Amino acid sequence: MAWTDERVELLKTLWAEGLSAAQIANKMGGVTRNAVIGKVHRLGLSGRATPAKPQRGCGPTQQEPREETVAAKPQRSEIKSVIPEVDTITPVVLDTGAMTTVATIKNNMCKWPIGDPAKEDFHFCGQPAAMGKSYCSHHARLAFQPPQRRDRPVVRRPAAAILEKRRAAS
DNA sequence: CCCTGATTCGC
DNA sequence: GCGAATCAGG
Repeated sequence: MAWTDERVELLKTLWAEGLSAAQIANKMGGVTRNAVIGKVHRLGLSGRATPAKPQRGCGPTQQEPREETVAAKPQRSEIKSVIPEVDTITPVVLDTGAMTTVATIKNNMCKWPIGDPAKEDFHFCGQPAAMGKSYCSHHARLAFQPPQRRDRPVVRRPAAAILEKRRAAS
């Protein structure tokens, strides 16, 4: 499966959301966690909820003096659960203008995340979505596991199977 | 043994 | 660029 623009987008979002590589891989489908990790690294984004990792290969003495950790944390817009849930839109006051932000998005607008959730220009797709739906028809297929291809040939609900058996017995 | 991300390396 | 294999750790 190729890394399309939107898949990369989704990957970045989920990764920023704090999901593990395996979870992302499982959610997206068609890729393994290795693929996700590899892509994450290739994209340059790596490390977030994994602090204090002296990076594998602990040599005898390694303490490079770092002088680049100056002030660099202006604000981090907390965006909770961008992917799931429709209503309960976090009333975050984040105004960037006429964009479809968390503040301006409506219930019937596509909530597919566009851009970096940690940046100011982050917004949503905004295309018309069915009432009660989170995404427009285009992104809906991406949001829901498209290649959820799992062969389940004759898996009937247990209750139904029992009833069927009973009826046959009597 | 389950899991995590990190790195390597053949493709 | 991609990702399986591998590595290093929790």
